[in-house]
Amino acid sequence: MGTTQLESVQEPKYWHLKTVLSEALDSDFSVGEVLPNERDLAQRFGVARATLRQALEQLELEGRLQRRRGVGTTVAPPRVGVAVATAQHGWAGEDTDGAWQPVECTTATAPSAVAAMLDTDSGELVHVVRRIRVAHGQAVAAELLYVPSSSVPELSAIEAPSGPVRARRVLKELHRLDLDGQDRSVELGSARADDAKELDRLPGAPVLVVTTRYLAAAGTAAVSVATYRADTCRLTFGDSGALEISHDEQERKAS
Amino acid sequence: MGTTQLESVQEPKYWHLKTVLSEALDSDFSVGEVLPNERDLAQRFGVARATLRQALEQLELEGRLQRRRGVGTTVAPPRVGVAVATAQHGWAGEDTDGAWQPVECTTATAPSAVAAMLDTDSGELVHVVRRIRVAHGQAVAAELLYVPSSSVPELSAIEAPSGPVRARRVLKELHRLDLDGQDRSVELGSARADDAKELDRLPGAPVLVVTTRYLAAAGTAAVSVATYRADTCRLTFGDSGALEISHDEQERKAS
DNA sequence: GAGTGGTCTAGACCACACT
DNA sequence: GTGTGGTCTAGACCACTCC
Repeated sequence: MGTTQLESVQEPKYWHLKTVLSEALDSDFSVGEVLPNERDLAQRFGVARATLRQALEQLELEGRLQRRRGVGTTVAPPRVGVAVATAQHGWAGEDTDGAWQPVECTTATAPSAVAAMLDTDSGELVHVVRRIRVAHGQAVAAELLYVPSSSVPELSAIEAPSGPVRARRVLKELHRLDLDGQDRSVELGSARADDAKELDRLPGAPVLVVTTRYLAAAGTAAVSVATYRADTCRLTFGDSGALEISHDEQERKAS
Repeated sequence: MGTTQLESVQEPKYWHLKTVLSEALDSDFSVGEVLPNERDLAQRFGVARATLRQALEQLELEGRLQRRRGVGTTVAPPRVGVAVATAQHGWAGEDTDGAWQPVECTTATAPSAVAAMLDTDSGELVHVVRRIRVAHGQAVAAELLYVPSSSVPELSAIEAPSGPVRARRVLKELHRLDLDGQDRSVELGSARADDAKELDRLPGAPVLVVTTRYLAAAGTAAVSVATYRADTCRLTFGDSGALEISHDEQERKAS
């Protein structure tokens, strides 16, 4: 005993726990409410804390819970729908709700994967603009925008030395370009230390990595790698408004 | 000793391990190669197996590794870029690489979140088409397509009884509609038991949930909820071809 | 300092895929 | 049967937040 599977079918304990907790969240808790701490919950359900944590991790991944070290576990609000621009240029500013805020601008070599998408030699220096996207008073995304010098010829190399001012300068120059379109991809990743800090998460937190290639007549004008908080964000693409789904659709019994 | 943090800075062991393993993967391993088992690896690095597993989980999440119970851990190939249709109707068939394969079709009530997007009353019966998307000989996505009867008036209620034949029939009817556009959203989720089975993953595996609302003159013609394997897929949107990024861009030293 | 979540250990057994 | 990854336990200490 002890580790024996009590359930009739062989369903992992943490999975069953997750289901029970999920239903409890729907019925007995409201957004922002604080849950009992992990040690109490584990004891209450008769499982080890590690097992309880496995269930909580899943629920956090699905955007149902929010956990903060030293504070506690709270019921998360429905995911924020953030529009990923399709037709508009990304840097025109003033998105419907969440706007991009330039943070800084440095000059560095692009990662090899980015250099491959730009038509630059790897090792070539490019402008790197750091931007943060804020929605509902919370940082939802951190971006690195790689701009080869050839895309912003008007910009003298030694101007404002690496700050928000210079970032805005680069964006302004970029805004002048005619764009032919954008290639975009979305994949799952884990937050690097720097991104995690900006997003108020721990390193390794799950993020949605949106890679955008801005195409101009001359070729690839710029490449953006934006990491969105996967726990709180729902990325929306679309011809019209936003979607209305709140979180994962209800469990559906196997047919 | 024992649990003491040996590293100069306080960086979690599993995080450091992940970095080390990641570099080893780049230099000493090739795609498809089998890693030593977890017990060996843990001992080799002088950590508990649970800690080693935390690092492996991260790498799997990032699409670097593939783990299969009873088999072992192998080096994963670069993520597959799967195009999420933008302009075309999704059900016309024959996507560039991965095509949708109808599996079955039942009649059921849509989940409340889906019913809200359709203009149906919750509780109303709709056609539910199950499709699987295959790319490179591997199932990459499982979809449930919800079609209200009003969108396919020509279809008699009691026709082919719930099978691929009926699924194709519904899609064919659907194909006749003029679409005004699509709303689409992407978010992180965990695989339900049924989806996990189709995708050859364990329940709870991370998936990218793509929710699409197909808009017709009359309103919402159909809603699709597709779950893509987050470990192996990179969703691409775009006016032109696919992106070239292989996996997470290299670590960037804090500036 | 007290309380929280985050990390880590050293075991054990289970489910599954091979042979 | 043997070996793999998956689950689970019962502890411990650490890092952080708040009082």
